[in-house]
Amino acid sequence: MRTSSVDQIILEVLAQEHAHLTSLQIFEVIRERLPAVNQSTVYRALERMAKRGQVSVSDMGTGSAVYELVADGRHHHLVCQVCGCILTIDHEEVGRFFTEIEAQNQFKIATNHLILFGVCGECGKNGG
Amino acid sequence: MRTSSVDQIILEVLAQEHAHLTSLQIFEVIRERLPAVNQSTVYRALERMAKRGQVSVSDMGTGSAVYELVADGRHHHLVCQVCGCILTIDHEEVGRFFTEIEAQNQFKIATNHLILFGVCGECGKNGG
DNA sequence: AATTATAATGCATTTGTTTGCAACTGCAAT
DNA sequence: ATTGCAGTTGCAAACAAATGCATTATAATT
Ligand SMILES: [Zn+2]
Ligand SMILES: [Zn+2]
Ligand SMILES: [Zn+2]
Ligand SMILES: [Zn+2]
Repeated sequence: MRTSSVDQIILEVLAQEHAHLTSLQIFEVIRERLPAVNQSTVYRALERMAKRGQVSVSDMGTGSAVYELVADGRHHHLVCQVCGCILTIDHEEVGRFFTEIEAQNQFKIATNHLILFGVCGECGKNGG
Repeated sequence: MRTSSVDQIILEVLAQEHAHLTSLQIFEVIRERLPAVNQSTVYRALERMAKRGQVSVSDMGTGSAVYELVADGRHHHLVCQVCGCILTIDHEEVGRFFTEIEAQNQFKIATNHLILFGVCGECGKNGG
């Protein structure tokens, strides 16, 4: 497999930042090392890496997709549509559900960073 | 609550077509009855209706979001990233998982049309 | 080393979606 | 009827993301 310098830098950035980063945020960091790099190159690199399962791509309701390294440990999130807070749930219970669905449908799930929207406990108390 | 003519037509269209429709497809149908309607009006109407829980909005990997009436019965999908086929799973088993997650996290899930990506049985056999 | 094949990139363009703002509409209180 | 208010709309512009095409870089083959 051919190694792209952009891919390599993205992996380093994501490994270092350890957060949900937008394509633009990643682009800005890469530019420091490769000033001539184009934004669509970053989009395409991220797309490649998502297809390989190296990074997750998710819409967390912020207007632009966020990317995160998968290697560190599979996890998922609950996003409150009222206050925007983000709860993290580990893969264990989700994995049981996925396995059940996979068995019942002869289907191998690739989704590696599930986002469920709703209302958190705090907001549920206040807003009814 | 104030009634918008566009909202009403969208409900009728979705109830009749009974499918995953893009904003553009909905727009084209509405134009037959309201020729001067603007596309952003349709986007805003769909956004309103999604917030009310009347319709679901989902990225099914086709390049544009698809909308569907929720009223008819809550369901979810598995989308094959190889052949594009769509399996439907009813809410029962998903609901059990949601309830578990809700209890463990004091969180009320609003997601009403879950999309899980992966590889279907047929493609799994062929492509390894 | 030279050749070929394949994958990655830059640039410009296009597509899909959201937003700011001013104008308009429907409803309720006066 | 008049006024006031909140929700809705059109329009243009901003924004996020994807794509077509020509060029360049890399790896494999000769
Ligand atoms: Zn995460
Ligand atoms: Zn909240
Ligand atoms: Zn559906
Ligand atoms: Zn398939």
